[in-house]
Amino acid sequence: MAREERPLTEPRIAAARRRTTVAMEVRNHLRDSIVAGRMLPGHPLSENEVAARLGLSRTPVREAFIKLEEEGLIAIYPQYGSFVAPIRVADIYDGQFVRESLECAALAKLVEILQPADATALEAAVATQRRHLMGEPDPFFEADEHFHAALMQMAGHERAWSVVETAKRQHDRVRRLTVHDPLKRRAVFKEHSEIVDGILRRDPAAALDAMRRHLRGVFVSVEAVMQRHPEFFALTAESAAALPKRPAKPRRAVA
Amino acid sequence: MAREERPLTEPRIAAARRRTTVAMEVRNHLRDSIVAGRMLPGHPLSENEVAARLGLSRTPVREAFIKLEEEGLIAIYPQYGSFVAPIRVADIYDGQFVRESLECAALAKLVEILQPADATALEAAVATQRRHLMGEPDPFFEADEHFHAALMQMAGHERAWSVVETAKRQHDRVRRLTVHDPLKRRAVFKEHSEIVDGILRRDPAAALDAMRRHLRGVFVSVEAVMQRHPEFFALTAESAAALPKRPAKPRRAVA
DNA sequence: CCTACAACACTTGCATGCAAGACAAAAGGG
DNA sequence: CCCTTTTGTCTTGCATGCAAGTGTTGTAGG
Repeated sequence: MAREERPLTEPRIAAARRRTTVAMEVRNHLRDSIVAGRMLPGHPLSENEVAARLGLSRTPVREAFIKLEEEGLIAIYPQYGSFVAPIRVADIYDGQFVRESLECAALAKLVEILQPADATALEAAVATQRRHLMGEPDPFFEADEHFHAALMQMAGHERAWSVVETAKRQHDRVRRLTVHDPLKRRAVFKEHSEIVDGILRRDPAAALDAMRRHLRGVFVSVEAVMQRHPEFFALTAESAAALPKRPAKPRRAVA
Repeated sequence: MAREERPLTEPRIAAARRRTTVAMEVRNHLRDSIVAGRMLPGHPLSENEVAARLGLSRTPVREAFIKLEEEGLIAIYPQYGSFVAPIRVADIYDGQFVRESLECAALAKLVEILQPADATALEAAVATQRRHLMGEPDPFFEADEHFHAALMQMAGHERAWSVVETAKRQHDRVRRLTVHDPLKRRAVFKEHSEIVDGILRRDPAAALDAMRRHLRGVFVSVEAVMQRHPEFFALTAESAAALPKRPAKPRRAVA
């Protein structure tokens, strides 16, 4: 009887856990290539070509394209072609607005509800970053990312981090267009320290000020790149930028 | 010479304008059905079934499913089935956080940069809502939506509205699960009026206070529904909710 | 009666094929 | 020499078929 009511309490979901699908791998691979700057804005992409290169069918590649288009990383023109999306200036500015609004709001909340365990975790995070001030830059920026995500999670809005992630994605693209300045790390680290200081001292004004300076500091370097490489950016919505592909192999001989 | 530099100033994009694709239509159709509450959380969905019902192939339906999964409206379990997604409590709370943070930040900015033309537009928007206090509810809520979007646009962050849209989507689902209370419209209208009042008087504190009360007012009705219909909600991340489909037609005869 | 095992009917993931559309290049007319 | 027309090749959108995997059902065994 009770058996009939709940034949399997929860095991029915047993193997329903989402295993990593090929389309998802392609998506992550392409996203990494685009955000890391290995494929520049305007670069032509073809479902056929990518599928052939990866030894796959068009289907999973196509699904990855569709998802990446929603992320604003690829532009698909129906019967013409797909291209690495240009970076829209409006996305940069609005992304900054979203990020600053959310991270500052979370920070203000965190100062009020901070738990002792989280306090020690924050200090540990700062220590980790200090260890990576020298050496390879990637581990430091990974810790940077993790630090901001942790702040959001400690504020009790873990799922809001994905919103910040998409908002800052175009910023990341811009950042990767520049060469890495070793001094940058020290500046970022100093600002992070000040944020944590403000939190631990329960001083919301100081923490918020530090956070705002931090985020805007990141933003000015973005603006610098925009001036140096205007070719990668689009001002209007449906960009007028770059789809000059199709060299189109000559039909006969050029002769 | 100048011709060679820009062979076709922009016309190359001529017909590349995205025409509405079938997959997109399916997506909008299904999203409307889910958000409007015509398909309740846990309802089983099958690519085959939907495709057959709409007289289409599986491909466009599948693409719509994938997009809707990203929106958090559908849950896909790889070799088992797809279902209308349960409403995650965390999404409700975090969505509220995102919405309140962004709309309040935009409002604060708008008070400072308000243009005369926008001021008259805001008054017109309020007047429109007043006209729809009676009669069908849909036109009013459409004006409601448009009002909030206009605030974001006037603040100079038009593209940030889409972020709010996704954040509030789960709220909309919950709202549609309730019967419409005629008094609700008057309360919403009053709060909108107070927001506009605060803006026009250049009183950020008053405007922000009204906005916060407004958004939280929407939120309490959400919490009421959660208590009345707990079966549609999921507390944990990878829900334990409802995938008991598969009556599975008996192999022979039941005899 | 309860439990363990095997077949089944269904699902989604991926591969493949065809058709409509769009631009680029070459050919034809002024 | 410049402009219009035709041809060609590529693209994405959609249809279809096969394979792998899952929970359920029915049956056999204790």
